[in-house]
Amino acid sequence: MTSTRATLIQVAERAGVSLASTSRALHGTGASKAMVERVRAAAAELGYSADAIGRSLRLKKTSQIAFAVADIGNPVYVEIMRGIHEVLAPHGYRVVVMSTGDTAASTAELMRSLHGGFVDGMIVIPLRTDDELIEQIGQAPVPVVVIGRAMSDRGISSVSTDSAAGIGAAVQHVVSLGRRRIGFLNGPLDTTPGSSRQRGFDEAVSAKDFTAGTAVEVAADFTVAAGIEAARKLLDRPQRPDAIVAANDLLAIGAIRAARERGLSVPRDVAVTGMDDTELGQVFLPRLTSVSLGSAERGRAAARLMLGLTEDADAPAQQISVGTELFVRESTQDSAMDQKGEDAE
Amino acid sequence: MTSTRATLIQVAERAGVSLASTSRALHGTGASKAMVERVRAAAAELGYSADAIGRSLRLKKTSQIAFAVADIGNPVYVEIMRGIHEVLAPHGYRVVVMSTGDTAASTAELMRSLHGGFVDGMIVIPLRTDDELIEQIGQAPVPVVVIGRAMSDRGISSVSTDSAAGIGAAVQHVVSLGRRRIGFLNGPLDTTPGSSRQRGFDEAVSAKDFTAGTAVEVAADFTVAAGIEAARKLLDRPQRPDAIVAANDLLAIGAIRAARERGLSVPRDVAVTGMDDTELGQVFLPRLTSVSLGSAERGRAAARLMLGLTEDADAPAQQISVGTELFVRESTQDSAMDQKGEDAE
DNA sequence: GTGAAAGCGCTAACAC
DNA sequence: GTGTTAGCGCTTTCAC
Repeated sequence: MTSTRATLIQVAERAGVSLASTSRALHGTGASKAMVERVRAAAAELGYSADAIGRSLRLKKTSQIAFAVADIGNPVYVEIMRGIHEVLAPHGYRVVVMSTGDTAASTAELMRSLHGGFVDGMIVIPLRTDDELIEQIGQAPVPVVVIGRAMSDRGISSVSTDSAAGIGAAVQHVVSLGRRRIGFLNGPLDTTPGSSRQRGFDEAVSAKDFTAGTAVEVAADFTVAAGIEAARKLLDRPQRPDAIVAANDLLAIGAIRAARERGLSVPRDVAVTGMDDTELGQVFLPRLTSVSLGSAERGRAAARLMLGLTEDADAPAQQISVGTELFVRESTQDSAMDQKGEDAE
Repeated sequence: MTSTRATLIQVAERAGVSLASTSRALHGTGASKAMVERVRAAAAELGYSADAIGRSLRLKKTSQIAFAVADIGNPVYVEIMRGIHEVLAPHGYRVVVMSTGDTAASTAELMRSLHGGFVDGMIVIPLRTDDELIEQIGQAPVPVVVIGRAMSDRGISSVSTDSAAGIGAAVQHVVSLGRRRIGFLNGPLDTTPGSSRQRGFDEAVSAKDFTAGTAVEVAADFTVAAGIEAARKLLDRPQRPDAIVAANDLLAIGAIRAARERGLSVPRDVAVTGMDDTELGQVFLPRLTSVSLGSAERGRAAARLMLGLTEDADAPAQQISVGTELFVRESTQDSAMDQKGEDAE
């Protein structure tokens, strides 16, 4: 297993030229054709491959970008990572996966670890945020792009999406179907997604022309299990909702399960909408009506921002907003073929 | 954003001691108590954090392990990565995510990139394997652990699972339920999982006491979409299967969808089993009967093997086999909560 | 117990 | 166009 790797010096000796010429011939510029030939041959014979560490030390560039989330198992994060990878890999960047933990404090701790200099930048999705974390991000020794909340006013580049408007679109959709008692199934309010989605619901139902009844239930977590539990409470209310707008697809699936437990048909008795438009929701039975927040696109956008920052770390903070889109499927509309709603942005 | 990071030399100057003492005081051994105090104080004042690259160059150790799969979006791979992360992170290792691509050649190409020396080892799940790839793995400049096929006979440490036996268990299960026409819905036969699962099916149905009818259909891919398509063919045969054993959960879900299209009830008309026991299957409606291949555990096992190899790269190749387990759920066995033609379609 | 100095592998001035 | 050399930040002999 252990074949010792050849070094540039060895290639130089083999080719019978200087170290500098060897380096130039392989990576740099300004070497003669003959020189390049000669060095390439020697390198090939030795199976030479440039040492990434030596290179990094010299160039002060690791060619690595960290991607940090609370839980890499979450399908939305995986989708975002795919987008990031897609953009970064062709530019020669490797992606290092890290965990923020659940809290703002543990995320701040992770930011501090950036001082180790093992990556050229970090794309982070903080589940919870506080002032200390924002400060920490602002002082980070490498460029940081935040996915989630708009932060350019704090001098931090960010990719956001209008999930509040997305919830609004979902509410409007079920109302347009004639539903009169709208239940909102949210996740923890002290999280970034939880708070903005709550705001979206509150705004939607306080619109002048909104006349339906409402009910709100907050799940302990953005998971199916927590969704089932909270949805039960929602469905057991005296005024049973005839539509449930869930804050993400997992909660929505929990709601569908809870409805089934009670012998309710989805969508006939209860229409259910999700958010994130995960593959899970797309293949679910019934197919889930869901508000896409452009997960992969958010990842790509964050990666592009990062590429810009690696070239000029002191460029002004930018902010990209990715549009939302409602996909109407079977969970709200009987025998719905996939059909697009209007863009929420 | 750009606060220049302090270097060890600066800490040394600040503390008024030598570079060597500073290094020893912070990481090494053999420094006096007073020295440690003094250096720590200086380091704290400067907000010093050791540079990972400089350290790596000197120690010839990156503290990084690569995890390479064909498609990071696959839920099984995500689950495995979770297991890997869980074991490696506490040991100070970072996980670098890489893509093998679909073919043996592209995977071999990735193995070659290890000569760059940016990781201390690689855990890889090759979708397809050939001799050149195995050779390449054997000659890798860093320890490699393969998840998928047993390879210790080739001198390569590996984590495997008996998916063939798992398919056998699934077949036996549906037969024990009284099913008489067993359809096998497999993925591409030239892949590692495809071939071993096929073998499992062939063995199961050639047992002496196996008397049911069989049918086999191979999907273009291990995805829901491909599963739907192949399952349609299976269900449209003159002798329609009353049970479908699928090679993974995604294919199984495709089979359930195809059954619904035809107005068939699952499990009444067709029982369906999956493999991998993904969360997707667990929350599906109906909940999916599935053979667990211990995804997270395979990840953990691979990570533990890797930890051993980083300590002694020339240790003999080991092989760990992770057990399979059949979880019986609604897709094969009617339960309190089943469908009475009350689904959204 | 502490300091001086070498060197991990590489690139980029700088001289010729 | 090519060679010589310094040095990125760190650890670790080796003297004292």
